[in-house]
Amino acid sequence: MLAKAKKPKWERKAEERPGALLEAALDVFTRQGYRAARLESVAEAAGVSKGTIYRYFENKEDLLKRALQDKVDVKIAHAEAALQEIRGGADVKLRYILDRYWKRAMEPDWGRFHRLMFGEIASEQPLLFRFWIEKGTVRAWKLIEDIIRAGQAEGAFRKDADAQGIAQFALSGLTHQAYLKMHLGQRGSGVCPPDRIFASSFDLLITGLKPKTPAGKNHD
Amino acid sequence: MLAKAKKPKWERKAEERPGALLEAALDVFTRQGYRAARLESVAEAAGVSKGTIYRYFENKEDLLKRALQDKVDVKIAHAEAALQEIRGGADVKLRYILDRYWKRAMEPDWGRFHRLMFGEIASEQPLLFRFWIEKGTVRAWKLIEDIIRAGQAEGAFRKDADAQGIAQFALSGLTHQAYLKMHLGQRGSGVCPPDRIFASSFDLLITGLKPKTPAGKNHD
Amino acid sequence: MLAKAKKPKWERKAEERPGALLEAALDVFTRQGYRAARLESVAEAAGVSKGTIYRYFENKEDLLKRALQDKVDVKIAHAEAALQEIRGGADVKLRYILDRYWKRAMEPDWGRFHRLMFGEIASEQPLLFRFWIEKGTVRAWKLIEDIIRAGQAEGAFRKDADAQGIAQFALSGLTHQAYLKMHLGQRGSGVCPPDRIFASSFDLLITGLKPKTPAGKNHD
Amino acid sequence: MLAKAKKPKWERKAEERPGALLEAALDVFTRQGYRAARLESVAEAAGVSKGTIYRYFENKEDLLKRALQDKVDVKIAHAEAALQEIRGGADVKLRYILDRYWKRAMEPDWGRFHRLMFGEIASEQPLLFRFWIEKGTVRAWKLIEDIIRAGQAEGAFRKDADAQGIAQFALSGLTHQAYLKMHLGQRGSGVCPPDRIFASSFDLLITGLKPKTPAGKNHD
DNA sequence: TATGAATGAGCCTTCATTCAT
DNA sequence: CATGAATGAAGGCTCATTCAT
Repeated sequence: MLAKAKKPKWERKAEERPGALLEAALDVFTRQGYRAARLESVAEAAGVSKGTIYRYFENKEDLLKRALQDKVDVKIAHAEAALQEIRGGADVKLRYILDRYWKRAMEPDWGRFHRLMFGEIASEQPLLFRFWIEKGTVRAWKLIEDIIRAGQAEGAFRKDADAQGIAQFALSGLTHQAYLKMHLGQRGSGVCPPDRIFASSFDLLITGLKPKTPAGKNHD
Repeated sequence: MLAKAKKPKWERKAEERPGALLEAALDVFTRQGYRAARLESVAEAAGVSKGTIYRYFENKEDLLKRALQDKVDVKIAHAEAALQEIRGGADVKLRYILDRYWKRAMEPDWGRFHRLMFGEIASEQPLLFRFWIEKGTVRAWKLIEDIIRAGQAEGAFRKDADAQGIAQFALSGLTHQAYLKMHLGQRGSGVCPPDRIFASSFDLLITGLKPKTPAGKNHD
Repeated sequence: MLAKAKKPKWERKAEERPGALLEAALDVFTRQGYRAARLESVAEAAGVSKGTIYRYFENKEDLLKRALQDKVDVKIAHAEAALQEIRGGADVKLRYILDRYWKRAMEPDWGRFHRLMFGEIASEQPLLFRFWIEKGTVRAWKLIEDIIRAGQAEGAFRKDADAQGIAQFALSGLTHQAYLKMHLGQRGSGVCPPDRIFASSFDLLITGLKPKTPAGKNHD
Repeated sequence: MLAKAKKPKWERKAEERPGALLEAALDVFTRQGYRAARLESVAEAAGVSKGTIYRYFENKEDLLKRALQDKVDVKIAHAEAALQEIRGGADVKLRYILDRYWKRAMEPDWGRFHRLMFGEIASEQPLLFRFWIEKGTVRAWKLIEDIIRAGQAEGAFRKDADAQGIAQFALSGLTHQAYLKMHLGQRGSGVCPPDRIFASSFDLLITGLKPKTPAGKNHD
């Protein structure tokens, strides 16, 4: 008990260093691309020297994997945490969760991360890519799907809608739009501003999910 | 007769070389990524030696640019050609065009091409990327948008829908789903099969666009 | 006799081609340097294609050798021809021949030729270089030396002067000065203009060669 | 004790590397020519591997420039240092300084250095070449010129001699002769041995500079 | 343990040379 | 015989990785 508290400085350091490296690596890789990025840039960004990387990671690929793993874990944890807090009807929940996603997707680092994942990791680290999709994306789909299902159960949404397909389609629509925004900026001719994209997407979704003839209300 | 069958060390095919190289380059670049691809692989794929590339292209970057340009031109030409042939109401047109897009997007080379574009070209050749988006993607959006507008004019679609926003959202939804399919395959747990994705996406779109109280039917 | 006159065109061409190539090669090599020059440049300058060079020359080195050999032969022939035409005393002859040399050395192609010889040929083709020196330079020295000796015999130059050493030194002085002029131009600060260099060089030479106590004048 | 004598794969000599590389580069470049020299040869000569060069120099050209700059600086510094130590009349000074120059010029590395400068640098690095000429050659000319002028002021040399022109001519004569010696060796037929060249050159110079009628002595 | 000098495999590019046409 | 497309060895440069300090 006593001995445990007496952690030498360098040991703590050794624990912390990988964190800084992981962060730096992710930042550099997402900005410059995995292959294009030099390990020296990562070291510099982390404030350590090139050689130090090899104390904590086997090689460049290992650094990539661990950095992504780390990020994926964090992202998923965050998402999970924020999930069940919402109260309200299915449409309220849906708006809340999609709005949240859209806002996050508008941040620059989100776009860079996705570019890395879809561009290089998808082909060079397929297992990792799939892991990320399954732990992150698929889970998000599921979430939306569940909300839709709940809505159907409530009678707020029409029962013949394919909850799963629609959830996936809708989230993909937002994801890809966000992705394009990063590369094109707002100005591109013929490109909707973010707010309108979200508004019309959500409008389509809600309208498309509404019961055709709102049973109860029709009679009254 | 027997002796005549001598095999030349190489053949003189100045006319076909550039095209073959362009094709080989695109194939190799989309499969391996631009940076990761060695020029020697391209040469090999085209059945020539490394040096030959430099007779027709200035350098690796030039080869990339021209290969993409070429592809983009071809794609756009194809799309343009097939556009106006469709007859029928807005909903028929919409189904036809989206179905076409979806089928194309299910082909493996489409996915690889997109991965290259969104992964490396977007960051390393931004001008080329934007050109592609503007000539290809934005034009496709426009097409969908116009069909929706026509449907609104006909009374087939509700007038308060944001044609532009919905068009972009919908096409992005399909694009991104197709993209994921390439990497995940059909089997992934929790992943809808292609047909269902398309069906439910189209269903959402049509349902979401329908007039709230279909004028004629209301009276009956 | 009849048959000989009927020389087909291509046969004449074949004879002429090497001449044009030789000239082009020398021009290109002297301008760009032997190693830096591409054979394609030579071909282009000669108005033929790359492959044609190999019909007449074994390889790049052979082309260089033959082009130089050719040039050396021509230069020497020219020099020899113009040598014995001069009449007059030793000092007149000396002025004539050095003036001639200086004027030639001021022409740009002379400088380029020397740069090639002293820069690359001297180390890469030592035998050829030596041949050139012996056939050209040494012969020129000899010529000056002989004129000085003649002057000594006439009593115009002092007898204790080392005719050979002085001849070589003097010609080298002019050669090197000409060489520098090519690279520095006239403007360089602290650099004498060509005319003054020649005038003062010749002045030094003549003055330095004059008998210490000019016989006739001694008596006065 | 025995086990300790382990030979490391390489040694860490950050301080000495640049200097050693500079030296090796100059040696290799002057021997093989700049373009002909492979960077690997330079590395080998310096006892390091190819890649190490790039830690200290940007590229081949940078290495060349810095090696030359370095050499020029050293040469000029040496020359400057040894200048003003000489005492005596103008003729003594002149002999001293020319003798010194001649001896230096007889050393093999001097010749190789000049071949590089005049052969390749003059055309490929004109600015550097001009810098060298101005800092080195022109300054040396000036020195000789000043000595001649001093001699003229003292009455040791005739006043109507063109000090500048003669200084340049004389130094060029020695320079070029030294240059030829390197390539021809002593043996060449019709080529004066070094000592005689210097002796006769100096003799011509002194004799050519002496006052025509040594004023004082004439009257007595 | 951290550093960064040193290594060397790898890849783009050039160009002398060959050879199908 | 002339052409110029094709070859492939060579060399400059980069950077992941190793290792002396």
